[in-house]
Amino acid sequence: MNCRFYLFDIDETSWEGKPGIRLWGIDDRGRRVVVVSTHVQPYFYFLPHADPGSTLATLHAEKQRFPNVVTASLLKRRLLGKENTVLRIECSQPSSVAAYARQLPKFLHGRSFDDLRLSNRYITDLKLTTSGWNECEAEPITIDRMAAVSSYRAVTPPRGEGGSDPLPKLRYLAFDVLAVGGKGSARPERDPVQALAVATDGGSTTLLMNSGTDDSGILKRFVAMVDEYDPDIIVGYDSNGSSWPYLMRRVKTVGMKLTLGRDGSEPHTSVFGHTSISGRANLDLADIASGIAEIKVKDLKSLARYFRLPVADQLTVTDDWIKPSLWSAAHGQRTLVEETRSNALACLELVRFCIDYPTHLSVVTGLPLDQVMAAAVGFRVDSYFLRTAHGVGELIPTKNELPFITYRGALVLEPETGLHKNIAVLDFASMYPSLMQKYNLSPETLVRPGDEVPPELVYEIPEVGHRFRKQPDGFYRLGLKQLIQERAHIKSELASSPENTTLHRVLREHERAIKVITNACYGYAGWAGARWYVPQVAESAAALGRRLITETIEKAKALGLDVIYGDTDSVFVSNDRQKVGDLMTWVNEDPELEIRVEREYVRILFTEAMKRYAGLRSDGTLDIIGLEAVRGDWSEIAQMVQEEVLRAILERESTELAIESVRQTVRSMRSGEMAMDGFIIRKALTKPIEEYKVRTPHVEVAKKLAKEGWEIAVGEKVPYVIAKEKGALFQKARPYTDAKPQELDIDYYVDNQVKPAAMRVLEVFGVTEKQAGF
DNA sequence: AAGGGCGCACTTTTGA
DNA sequence: TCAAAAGTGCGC
Repeated sequence: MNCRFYLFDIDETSWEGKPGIRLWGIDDRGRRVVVVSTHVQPYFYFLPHADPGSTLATLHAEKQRFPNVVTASLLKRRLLGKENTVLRIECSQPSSVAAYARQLPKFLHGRSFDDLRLSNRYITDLKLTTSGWNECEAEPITIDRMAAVSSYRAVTPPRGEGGSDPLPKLRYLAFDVLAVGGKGSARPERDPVQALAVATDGGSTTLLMNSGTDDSGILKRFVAMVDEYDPDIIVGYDSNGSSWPYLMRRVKTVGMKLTLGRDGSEPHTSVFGHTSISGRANLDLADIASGIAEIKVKDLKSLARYFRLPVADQLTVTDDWIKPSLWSAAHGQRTLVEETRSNALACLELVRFCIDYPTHLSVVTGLPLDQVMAAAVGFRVDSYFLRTAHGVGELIPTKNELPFITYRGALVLEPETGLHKNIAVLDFASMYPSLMQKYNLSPETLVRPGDEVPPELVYEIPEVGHRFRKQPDGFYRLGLKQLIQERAHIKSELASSPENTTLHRVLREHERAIKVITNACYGYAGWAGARWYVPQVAESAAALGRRLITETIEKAKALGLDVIYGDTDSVFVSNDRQKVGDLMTWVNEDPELEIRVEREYVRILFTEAMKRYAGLRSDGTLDIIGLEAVRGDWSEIAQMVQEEVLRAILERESTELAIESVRQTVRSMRSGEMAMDGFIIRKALTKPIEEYKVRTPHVEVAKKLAKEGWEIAVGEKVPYVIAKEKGALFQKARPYTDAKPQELDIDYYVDNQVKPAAMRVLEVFGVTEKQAGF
């Protein structure tokens, strides 16, 4: 029979003694299915230095060293475009692939390639559509303990349909866990789970409360609820970083099993540090928040607010180190438990808003849904190119960190300081990817030392002198072309689909996923961790970009436009319709490049600094770029003051109003009636505390908290306030929970937060601090 | 177990 | 008192 199913999870298995994979999904009749396929024997490639035939013979002779080799055969593959004969070595065990790929070069001269994990191997070789529809001929089978799932064995190799179909109706379960330590971070070996909130899209939210020290009851109830509701997707906030690790260690302590998988297995930690649950997709909304630059404080409330969910206003975020004292008071317990419940509910509402983007990113990159958001940008691109390279017969290098080199990047112009009126911003569309495509910048088209190629067959890159063959197409060019074509196709579909429909939203998220991958390709080429780390490609793209923007600026000037600023791929010019049109026509004559008017500003203000400006659009939107108001490491009062100053100047063209608003703020700060929140400063720990060479406020506060037993992870933001005390700034910093409003050092906030933020803008107009009377 | 690139502004600490 | 170094977070 034919089996067509929407895939959302993949894992490894064996069937009748053969290694294979399980494809978990939902079929077109809405039934949960698992399809077992054993069509690809685990394998890797070996490129011998010596004669392939005799290497094969040696391998056969050395058989006892590699007992798990099933067969070895010769075939042709490419290494950086050059055809080679390699050994395809098939193994009886998936785990032997990585092990043998590592060991073999010690016995035989040569290099191993394609040591992919089996699930990855299947996705690549069979071109499966991760998070999308696949089909195959299949026959029903019976698997123990999996009554809720229709099980099949694939008779023909499953294959993906591609495409960007909306998700079928899936079952979601959201959860949040509350655990409180007596002092310091809660420890699963000691502290029970106090509350576990579960929300399902049946509409119910269940609160499981622990009544004593034994939480095994609520943990069992949780397992039973998952089993009963049988969700396809489990969602939480920071679940990979906190809830799952806590639950996994906690159940060990109480001696039970967290059988949440559709096959009754327990969750386990997977490749990107995320938690994997068989037959379900585990999604951590914190991974989505971390990819959104506008969200400065990465928490559930900010994410909910970003998506304008009404529930956002009801959410509270209690920092961990306040929990123990709250927990010891009855009303505090209620607060924390309520917070846990609201969190679960908010996660459930949010996932409906967020799910399309991960889904499409999964389709585009070929990473399963639960991996794709946990994977860093570089690994997403890696996965994308892996398919492209495989398609042209390229050997896939094993990952090895190479020493990295730095290179010159983009061009930034000194801005024309001051207030300008009627300015257009012209922007190259995907400049680096376009240039990479145009000049065929790719790992295998790069002319390497020793290669001899006639000059007319190569592109020579200005300034840096690297050369790239014009033909054949490199796999970067092929990969980018596919992305760019697909994006154009989706854009045309978007234009003809009515707004505010599911289809429109789905297409928009698909387009966004493609754009993200496209734009990351340049950075990827220059990243030392990339499988295809080719800094010459990144360096060449940057050099071509500098030439292109320089020529564009010259042309703009020649046409009589005033160029007031530019950065990387943009030029800010006087908005003369005719001349701007001429400039665009000139650039767009090249079919491989596109420049367009990205923004028009009624008024725009530049300080003397690059990368810092603010502009007012005709629809009233105020764009603030780079200034303190959009930096997460400034107090909210400083940010608010700066924004008010900018509005007064850009909307009302009045420095007087601006000055008055600053005075007003300073007055109310001194009057002591402002809430604490506005004074909090947050900075991230970028490395372990011990590695800091300088005593800074946020590190000192982190040390203080660490001494009390709080684990503060690298990457976490440390919130603090500056209190009235003697000594250097770092000695005056405290956790904001340790200070009363009257203890704050208002002078510091006025002199080092509010004034600098305001003066940054005002000094452009020649206003001095003295004149303003701050 | 790890999280594309470079260019830039700015604050605070450090060490003379 | 001052310049250099350390540190963070931004723009594109």
